[in-house]
Amino acid sequence: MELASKYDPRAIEEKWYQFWLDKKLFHSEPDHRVPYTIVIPPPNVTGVLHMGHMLNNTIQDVLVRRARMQGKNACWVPGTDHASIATEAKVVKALSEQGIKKHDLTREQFLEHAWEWTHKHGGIILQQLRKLGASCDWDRTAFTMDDTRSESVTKVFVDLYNKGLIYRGLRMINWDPKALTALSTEEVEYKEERSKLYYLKYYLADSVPSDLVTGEGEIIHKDEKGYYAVVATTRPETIMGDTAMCINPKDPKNQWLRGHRVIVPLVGREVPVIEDRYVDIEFGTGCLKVTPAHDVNDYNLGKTHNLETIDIFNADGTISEQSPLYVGMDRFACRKQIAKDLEAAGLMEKVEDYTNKVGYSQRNPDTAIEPRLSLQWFLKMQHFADIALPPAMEGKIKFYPEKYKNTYRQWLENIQDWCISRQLWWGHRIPAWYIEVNGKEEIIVALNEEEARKIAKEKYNYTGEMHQDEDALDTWFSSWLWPISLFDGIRNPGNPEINYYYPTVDLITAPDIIFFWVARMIMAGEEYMHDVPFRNVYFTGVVRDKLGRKMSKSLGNSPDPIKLMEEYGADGVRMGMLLTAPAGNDILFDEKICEQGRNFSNKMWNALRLVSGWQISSETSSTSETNAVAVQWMEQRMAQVIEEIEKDFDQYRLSEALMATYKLIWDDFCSWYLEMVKPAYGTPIDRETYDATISIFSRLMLLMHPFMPFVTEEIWHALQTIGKDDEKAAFINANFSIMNQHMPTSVFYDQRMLDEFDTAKEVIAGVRNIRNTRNLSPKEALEVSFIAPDDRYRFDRFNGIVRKMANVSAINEVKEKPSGALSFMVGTMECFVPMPENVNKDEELKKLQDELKYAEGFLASVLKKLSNEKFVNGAPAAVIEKERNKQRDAETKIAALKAQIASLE
RNA sequence: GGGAGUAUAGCUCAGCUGGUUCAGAGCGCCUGCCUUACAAGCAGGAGGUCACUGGUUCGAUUCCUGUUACUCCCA
Repeated sequence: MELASKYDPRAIEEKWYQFWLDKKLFHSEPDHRVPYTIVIPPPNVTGVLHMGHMLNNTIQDVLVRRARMQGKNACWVPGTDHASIATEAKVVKALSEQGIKKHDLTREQFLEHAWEWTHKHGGIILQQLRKLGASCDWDRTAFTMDDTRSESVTKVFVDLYNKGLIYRGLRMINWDPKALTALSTEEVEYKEERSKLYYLKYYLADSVPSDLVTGEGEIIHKDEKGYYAVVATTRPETIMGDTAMCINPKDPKNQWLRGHRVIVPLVGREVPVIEDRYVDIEFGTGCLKVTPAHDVNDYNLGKTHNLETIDIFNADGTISEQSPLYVGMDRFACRKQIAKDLEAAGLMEKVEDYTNKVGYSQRNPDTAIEPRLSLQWFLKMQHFADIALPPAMEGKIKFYPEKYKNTYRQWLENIQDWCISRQLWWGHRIPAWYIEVNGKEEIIVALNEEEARKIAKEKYNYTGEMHQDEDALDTWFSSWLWPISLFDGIRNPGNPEINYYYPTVDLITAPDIIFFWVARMIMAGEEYMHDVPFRNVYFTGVVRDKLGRKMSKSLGNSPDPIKLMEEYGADGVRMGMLLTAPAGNDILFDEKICEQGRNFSNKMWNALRLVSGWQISSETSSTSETNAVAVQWMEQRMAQVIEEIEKDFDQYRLSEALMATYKLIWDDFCSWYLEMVKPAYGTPIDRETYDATISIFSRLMLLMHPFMPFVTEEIWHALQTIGKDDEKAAFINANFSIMNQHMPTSVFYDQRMLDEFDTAKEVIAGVRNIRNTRNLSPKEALEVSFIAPDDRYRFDRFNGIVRKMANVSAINEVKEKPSGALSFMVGTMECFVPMPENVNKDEELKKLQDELKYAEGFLASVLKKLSNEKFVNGAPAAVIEKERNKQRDAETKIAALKAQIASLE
């Protein structure tokens, strides 16, 4: 079989993915095995794969594949999210390009368009996940708006309403004037902005007594037009909604305003001066304009002080008919205009530059949120916070990295009710119907209209008209049920699937949705399953570019993962991602890292080329001592590294586990082991070593498989059928896949042997180094001798390997330094090779003297410690013993170096 | 304003429970090699006052205090 010298992933990756699909190797059904479940964080149905998905899903695939190979029943459930607000925006935009306005359509017509859009663009991302090798159980693919999930959402809504946990109320909410919908507090992102602070004059409406006495600290404003108060505001356009001015009763500056009335500038409305401790005395002038319709805090003041509420904005952020001025103007245009007009009217005291935080819609990042008084549906969150906090605090759920435990707790301890209604059509429609009974509106919440009618009849003896609530639910109100609804655990509690797969084991997600999703899933899990939805939450970092900037469309700094995979292979990109991705840390992604992955695929590929080109000796049992030792050592080394890998996985240190596997294959297997056993050109290898090599190589592929599924499957298959061309087809037909082989586990290993090999390695390195620095040909065999002061640095059993790897003709133990030799030290062992003809003695001397100087310095520091009485009395015996050993070793070394220097001089 | 995190080689990061598994890895860089698997490679090498300050300790990159810088979350 001829193999190309370069590994080409393209055809190979496609071939194996199809193979896995054909053999249904990703599919899971409940059985007797231990379940290992992961539910995918459902990507937006109309989205495309970006680097964040790439990272996230690679990690999930690594964990799932590993679990599967550990003999667990691994089930990774894929699916997509309907992304209410984002998808509706896309559909509205597409329609408007055809000249169709949303509200020219009926709800049904609009939804037809939306479904059409979903079917057309939906699922692209799931196809893209296949490219990266995701071993999802595609038969289980779900959508947050399919029947099972939709019915689950409705059922939960009805249930929570009946439990009194969902209510409808008039509240100050966050309004997105572009999407024309309410948002939850979590969907508002605050951005710091440079703006202005406007100081406005509010003249007193009533007269001030002529005997007004100035109290201490009092600040009185007066001009030719009379007395006035100064109010600082960042939003002068909202004065049209002012219904009071407020001062702090403890503010000495403004005592004189008590009990008076002031005139809202330009508007001319007379409003009272109220007093409330809420007002910040230090901010501005200590006078606060109160606009109950357009600010949460003002709204609360309004409630306390019984103020009128004037809503001066339309839903789209233009000025409403309620306002006496500027009707129809956009809020920001209005701000500019009113500033001019105030100035012109002499009602502006001054304007200052000011930095403040402005809330923006997460989904429409260019749209400032407007606080708006509105009738919406809410979920009472205190109950859910109470049930969701303990599992995380008590460790029933573990967060990686752990710091997110704090973040989580902080959010739950300051929880606010969740506004779950959205003024959108794309989503789950709120299952509430309205009827009018005795001139009063009544709400009926039911699974469907038929049920609603039944309730109306029973409860109110009502059989007339009823209309359903127009609003849809927040998308997260369906996502929070995901780990349950995927197994139909809401509609059919206790069914065999939910019993088997729930709780899931690991959740892999980005930290920015810890509140939106993670916390709420825990709430739903506790409420409906009385158990956590997952045991571990692994938070990935944010993928940034190499300059540390977030990847974004507008910056154009995000590579297309599909293109990357075409260039480097999915395996290469997966490895690149994982290498740069320690848990929870942001990833500074540089395309170049994928090269390392590609190169590594090539490395393994070439190891296969080497092995598959070997001729096998027909003699039986012809293995050499050297090869036997090499095999033994490699087995020990594997066992040791597997132990490390297992520890890394236990702690979710995936990049460490990958790096350990990478080095095991590249350094230990390719650079050391294969070089040890590689037969001379044209000579065959013995059967035993050959078989051992195939076995080791195969197991290495198993270890690497979760990280790089394609190339390892290819090589593993090749290894099982090398030289058996006739068996190949049968082998493939027989469903044999690396995917369901058993992952090697750690076994006892011989540490002593590993240590001895490290010594041998140092001897080899020493010889190579001398060759390199003295320009000796690697082809010329050298003779090595050594003086061993004790047995710690013995490496006898590796003599053959040292000979082969360093091209050494003989290794002799001697009692005294041979004359005319160059030397190097391995620990306290002195090694010698014959001095070449024209060596530069001065250089040699300098090297030795440098080494001596370092050793003497080291000895001095050790002696200093040992002569410190406090150390000798205070430190544990083992530590002191170690220091004594250091002292002895250093002394031995110094003596040897001195002798070497003497012999050179 | 409140909270959390980070600071170790040119870059990206390990370093778990204080002491030769304590100064590490990968990439990059430098030197020499197209040595019959691999130049997407091989063999070597150089690079760090472990941010700064004080403390605890016989001993601090590691624990504690403070400072500075950056990042994130919440209001």
